[in-house]
Amino acid sequence: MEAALAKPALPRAPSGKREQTKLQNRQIILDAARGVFAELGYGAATVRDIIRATPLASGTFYNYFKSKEEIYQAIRDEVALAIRPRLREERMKARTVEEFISGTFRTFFEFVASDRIDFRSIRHNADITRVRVDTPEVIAGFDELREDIETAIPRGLFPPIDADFLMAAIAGVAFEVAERMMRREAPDPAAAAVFATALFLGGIRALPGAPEPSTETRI
Amino acid sequence: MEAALAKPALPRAPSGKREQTKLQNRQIILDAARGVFAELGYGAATVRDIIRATPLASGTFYNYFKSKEEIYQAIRDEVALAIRPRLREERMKARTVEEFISGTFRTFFEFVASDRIDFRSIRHNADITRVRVDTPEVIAGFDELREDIETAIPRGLFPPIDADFLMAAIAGVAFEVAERMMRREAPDPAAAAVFATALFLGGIRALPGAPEPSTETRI
DNA sequence: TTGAAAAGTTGACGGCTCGTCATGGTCTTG
DNA sequence: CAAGACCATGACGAGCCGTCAACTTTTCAA
Repeated sequence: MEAALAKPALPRAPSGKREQTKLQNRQIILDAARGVFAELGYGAATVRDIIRATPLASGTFYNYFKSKEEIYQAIRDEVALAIRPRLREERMKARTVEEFISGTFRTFFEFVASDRIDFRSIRHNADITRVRVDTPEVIAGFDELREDIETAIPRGLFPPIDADFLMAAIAGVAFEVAERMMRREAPDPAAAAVFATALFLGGIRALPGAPEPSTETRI
Repeated sequence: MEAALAKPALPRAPSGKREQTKLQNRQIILDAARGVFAELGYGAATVRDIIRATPLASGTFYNYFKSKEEIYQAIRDEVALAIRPRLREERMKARTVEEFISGTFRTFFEFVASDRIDFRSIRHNADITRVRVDTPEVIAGFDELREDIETAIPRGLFPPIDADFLMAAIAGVAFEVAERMMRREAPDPAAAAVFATALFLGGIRALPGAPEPSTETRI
């Protein structure tokens, strides 16, 4: 056993010309797809558009991805995989409801704000209609959130509530408020997080007042 | 002038063979489209699928709708137009935050539950990914909600909060919780409304306990 | 009643996308 | 160095898209 480990261990060669090109092609296609989705929106984009944004032949595309859906999922999944561990960690170390909730929202909104290009390419659409696609990886993120809530109940963080509904409520607020936040001139993740956290901790009555005191101008 | 009004008033004939067929064809196409979207999901459906589910020729379809998007919007808009007045009325007559919030959620969840076929055809999708499309009519519903919140602030129902974010939060919770509700064996709109209302009125701590009191077993 | 114009339907058509696959070039391995 | 594994290529048949000239039905004025 020792010898096998010490020696070159032939089957696991990380480089090799062939292997390199493959990685490279995959990356070329992914980058092209990101650009096309950002420009045309998911609905209007075609596989051909992506191929055209690439020096490769059409058949090559299908060696890497089965369809437009699949490459789109790959892109979304990169995002989901990047943020899920952060969210999870934030929730694990929470000692109070406050920490659980505010940690989740702060992390999420900050991520979205720092990642606006991907977010736009995911939400943007050519015409007026808005399309939202939840890939399996995103849905897995939802499941993690529900699990974390369920785990937190015996820890005394939450009352024994309907974890499924609470998960849905948190996700709904996170996505929808993020959307509004990103439409503003200067997206402010901290403010969004404060808003969402206050809502979940104390309801509407606990929400902070609006920025502009509109009473001033109309004496 | 009097004569013109008393006599048949030729230009406004509500029936007329031509007019009738037009209405009828439109309805045939809309019904076919509903069926196709329900069966294949929005993404997989093609205009040709809809035409095939119809006794009409392909060119005729385009006399009524420009594209798949447009006919889909027409279907969604029927739904949005049906529920929006009810929601608005519910909010107008609200005298307290409680009434504003619970009226909104109750009406929405009851509508969704009573309308499950349309809801499924709108949310359903062939593969694992979920697609949500908000047509202009739906977005107009969001705007109405925000307006109603803004109007309610001077009435003293709400503190002077960020109406845009609150609108987003309510919409997010409504859609996401409705989705979870409809996945259960016996969708219970009243329970969903109680949950959402309590959340917005008092935050997580105000939420009602889960069905099974898990505290009992662990004294 | 009649006939001409308006309105609407039809289905074939050119242009495009789709996913496949036989061909051929390049890397790897013994 | 040779044989084979691996994969890029691009042409291809199938099918979808939206259009439009030709045709049919309805309307309406004389």
